[in-house]
Amino acid sequence: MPELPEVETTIRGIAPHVCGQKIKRVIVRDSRLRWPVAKETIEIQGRMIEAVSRRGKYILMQLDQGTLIWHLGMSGSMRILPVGTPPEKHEHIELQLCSGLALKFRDPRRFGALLYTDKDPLQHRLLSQLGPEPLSHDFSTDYLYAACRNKGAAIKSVIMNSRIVTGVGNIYACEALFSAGIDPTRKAGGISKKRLAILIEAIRDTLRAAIQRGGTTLQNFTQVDGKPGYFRHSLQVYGVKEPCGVCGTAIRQVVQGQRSSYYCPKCQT
DNA sequence: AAAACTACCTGAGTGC
DNA sequence: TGCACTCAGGTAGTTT
Repeated sequence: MPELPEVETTIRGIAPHVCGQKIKRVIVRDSRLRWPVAKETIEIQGRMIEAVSRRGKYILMQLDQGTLIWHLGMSGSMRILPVGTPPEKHEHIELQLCSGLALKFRDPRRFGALLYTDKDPLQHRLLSQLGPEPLSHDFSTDYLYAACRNKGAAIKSVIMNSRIVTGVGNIYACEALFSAGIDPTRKAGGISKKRLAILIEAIRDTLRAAIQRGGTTLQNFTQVDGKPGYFRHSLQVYGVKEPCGVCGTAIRQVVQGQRSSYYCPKCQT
């Protein structure tokens, strides 16, 4: 589920409730996430949550001492509910705050993660290799053009490569390539600088629009208040069974790198 | 070095 | 109803 817009939606939702709050109690109902939740990770009772931010798809929760690093994996979501609200199925972690509210982490597939570091979280080995943020100026035409040079890989796998640009997952890669009119299977190395500039703007526009609508809910994702993300209704190719809304050609589904790509064979070349 | 593939999980949906 | 099967938003780690 969660790509950059869903993670951004999540941090915007939790930040007002957790920033400035002291952690009263930590409950780990199931520590078997992508990596086992370490004991030191949950020994944070009494600490203050000072800030919540995002790097790629990682959520950084800065404490008065140390940082929690969360990842939502494929099926993770967070909610804010009163302490005492009965846990839902797959609700593995709960941070009870002094305000009487609790941050609840639910993740049916358990591909998510919760880590702790007392060093600079951006230097953590999981984050240090990440490419630029797609909404930042560092993700420029010159940068992407250089990254694509001499690459035989398909453009879709390039923009989904977190070392090249972080936060773009399967849905938004498909959607941005549709908006840019680029065939997802096209070799990255052969695409002109001009078209890459269009692709960068398409990625930014797609991500911004999705953030505005609270992300995309296919199955599990919810905003912090429990509502789904509404960008699903704006999807133009991902999972779309109907003909292309622009030209009427049937949307094609192909498998690239074990992932489904959806595209319009007429609009995308 | 880069590309291809595996593994980690649960649940929804499909076809018989 | 139920069983067997496929597929799903991510990504680290291994193999080719």
